Amino acid sequence: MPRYQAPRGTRDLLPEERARLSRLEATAADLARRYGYPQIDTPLFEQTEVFERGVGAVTDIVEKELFRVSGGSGGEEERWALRPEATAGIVRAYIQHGMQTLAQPVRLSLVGEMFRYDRPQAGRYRQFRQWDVEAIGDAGPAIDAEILELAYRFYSDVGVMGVEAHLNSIGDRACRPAYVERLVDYFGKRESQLPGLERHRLRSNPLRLLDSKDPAMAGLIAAAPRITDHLCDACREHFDGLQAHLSALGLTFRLEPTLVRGLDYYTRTVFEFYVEGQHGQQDAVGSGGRYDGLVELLGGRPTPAIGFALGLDRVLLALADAGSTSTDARHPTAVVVGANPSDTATRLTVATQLRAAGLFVRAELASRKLSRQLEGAAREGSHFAIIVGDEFESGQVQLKDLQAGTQRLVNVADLARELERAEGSHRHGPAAGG
RNA sequence: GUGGCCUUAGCUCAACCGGCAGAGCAUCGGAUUGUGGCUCCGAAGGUUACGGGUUCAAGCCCCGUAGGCCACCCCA
Repeated sequence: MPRYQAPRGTRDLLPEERARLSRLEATAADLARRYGYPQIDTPLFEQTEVFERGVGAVTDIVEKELFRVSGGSGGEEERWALRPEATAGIVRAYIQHGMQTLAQPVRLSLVGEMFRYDRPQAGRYRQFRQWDVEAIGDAGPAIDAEILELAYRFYSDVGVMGVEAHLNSIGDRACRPAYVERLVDYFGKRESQLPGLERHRLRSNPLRLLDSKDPAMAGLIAAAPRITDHLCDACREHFDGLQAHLSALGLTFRLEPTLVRGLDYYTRTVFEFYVEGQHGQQDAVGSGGRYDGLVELLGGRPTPAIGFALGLDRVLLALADAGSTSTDARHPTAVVVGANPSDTATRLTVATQLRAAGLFVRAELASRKLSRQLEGAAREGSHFAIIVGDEFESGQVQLKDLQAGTQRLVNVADLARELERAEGSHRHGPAAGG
């Protein structure tokens, strides 16, 4: 067993999986461009306070999942923390760079690593990757719909099947406190029926009682007062408007009155995307919501905003589960092999020239006999083999078509052009196996 | 952070009741001179995750640690 291995909760992305991730990132980048959400990057770590205030000090993410880092040799301990999510950092950047002076809303996106120190499981890592999209400075429900539609579009474009949005409104400062009071009153009167953990929640975070998975809670939750029955007029209007927009877009969603989020900053719109059929695995592949109070909380002017984060590692899992094992195996156009096993210099020289011409060419650098070199070239799916032999002295090589089994003498000076032509016609021909 | 299951070659897995640690695939080499994916032959690859304990004897039984997975917590 290896003495060193990747730290718990982290993993190496080997070429095949890295390629699958790159496809997701390319889709995200393309959508970000077409929807007008240019990409930005923020640091992987921030002052701890940014997350404590931004995400919420009493949330699980901050209380027990924050990766705290100390700089230098002592001192300044735990002043910073690795980002557990992207929104707080983006909002910090929005404020720091005076983006409130730009045309509102400011649309931004970010692809990158997030860190949470929790117990790993399939689809749950301590270092994971998210695509995050934010629209800061627009209060209307239309932008909520745009954001949701963008997320849906991503799942659809990359080929995740069976994604469903769970949607709710959790009110705002005007109506939520009164609702929470009502909820505490309801569960308080039935405290004797609550399991121990839930009894504790009644005091620490009563909203969370609603999404308890304890079977003993099901009946109580079903009969509990619903936030959507107690929204203020403004929140009601916003929520109705959002649903109208979604319907106009032809998007389906499931109203989930018990959906609350684990982050403090959400107001009004909250949603989570679930993919069906992730047996036992983490089936939440994305989530988001409106955070109208966050900019102000981090020191900016009162600014409405909404965004979502989408778990790329989980999308990868969902795609693997769906059986879409389209490996992105890339085969070289040609492999340069040699009749003289020890003459690696000539093979490397020929390959270098072809690469300079833009071709994907591998040189066989092992000093083994020609038949082994050809075997390797054929097995990795190369279209051509270029055989360097005695003819090289007169400026020629054998160009062997490994699929057709034919070969002919070609001047080295013409090689690049010949390969380009063949590759072009090959590309337009029947798809290569792989 | 709580509870449970698991860990044998690079990968997938064998190994009877505690009795010499194996196979397939992959890798490398060979099968008469410069021609390929197949076939045949061979080699290499192991402190049985790590550290203790019980025993004449431990991959197998016991304890601890690490890692993976599952269910919670919570979420991406």
